[in-house]
Amino acid sequence: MTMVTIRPFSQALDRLRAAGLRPTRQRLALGRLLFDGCDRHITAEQLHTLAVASNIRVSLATVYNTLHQFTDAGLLREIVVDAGRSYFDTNTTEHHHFFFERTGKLSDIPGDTVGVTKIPDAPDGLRISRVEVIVRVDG
Amino acid sequence: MTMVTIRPFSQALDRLRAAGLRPTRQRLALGRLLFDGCDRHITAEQLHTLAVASNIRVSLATVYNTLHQFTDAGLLREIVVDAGRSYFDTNTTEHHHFFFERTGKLSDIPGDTVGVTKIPDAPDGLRISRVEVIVRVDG
DNA sequence: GTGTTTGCAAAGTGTTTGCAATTTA
DNA sequence: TAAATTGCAAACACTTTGCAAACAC
Repeated sequence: MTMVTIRPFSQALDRLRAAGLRPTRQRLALGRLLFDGCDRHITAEQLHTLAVASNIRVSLATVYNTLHQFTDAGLLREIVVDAGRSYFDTNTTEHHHFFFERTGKLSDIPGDTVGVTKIPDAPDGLRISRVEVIVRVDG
Repeated sequence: MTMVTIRPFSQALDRLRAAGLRPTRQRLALGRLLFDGCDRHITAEQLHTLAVASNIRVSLATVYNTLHQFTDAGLLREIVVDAGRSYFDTNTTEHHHFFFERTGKLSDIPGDTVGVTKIPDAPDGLRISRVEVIVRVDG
């Protein structure tokens, strides 16, 4: 199976409109960096650095705010693999991750490569919001 | 299957000796709190609070240091489920976790309840150090 | 005694927040 | 123009570190 992500809106502007977020200069620019078609795993600091390197004037605080707004809008998924550092994934479809402890990098494992069997019921009346599999790799 | 953990040393003192850690007052006291037979998932702050409540004089810095020394010695396992907070698990056998987002609590999923199939090979010459499954539960 | 461990306080890291200035619709 | 957004700097939460005093062997 090839990795084809259904991407109804190809442009950052349309994605922002669909999410009900005002297309400000900063959001558009960050959106163009993030939603260029590649699957990205990026931290706030990394995105800020990338933005500055791309001549986008944006503050780190705005990068944090924007990442969370995008996450709340379903455009990104937040991944926790490292205490004290949040990664944001542009691939919001169900899939799991390799985490390379040496380099601190994440990579997607295609959705059909890892299977989880016998997931237990959530206790009480609670609901399972997500099952995450992290395959930790080190040198 | 009942949960029986093989526990060759029942006392904190023996565990410290086996790990090559000097049995100082603080390590012994924290070890007694941690290795009482229950499977615990605890943060540094929580353990410090518990220690103080148990009339154990110990600083937060020492709790952090001790948790890491215990982890390095294989007496504990560190679990990352929450950006900016580390949990330590007294159950070092292979198993996975429920994470209750509402309360911030972790609980073990017995080892044979979750099965991961089709784990991909580690890229290059790298080695898989651990496969973690986190079942996130929310209200 | 000698090397290890501890506690404190300071520093560090990643993230969030308050608020005035700016921008968007 | 009214409401939303931004940038800055300060505040935050958690964790680590430097070093003198205390401790274990």
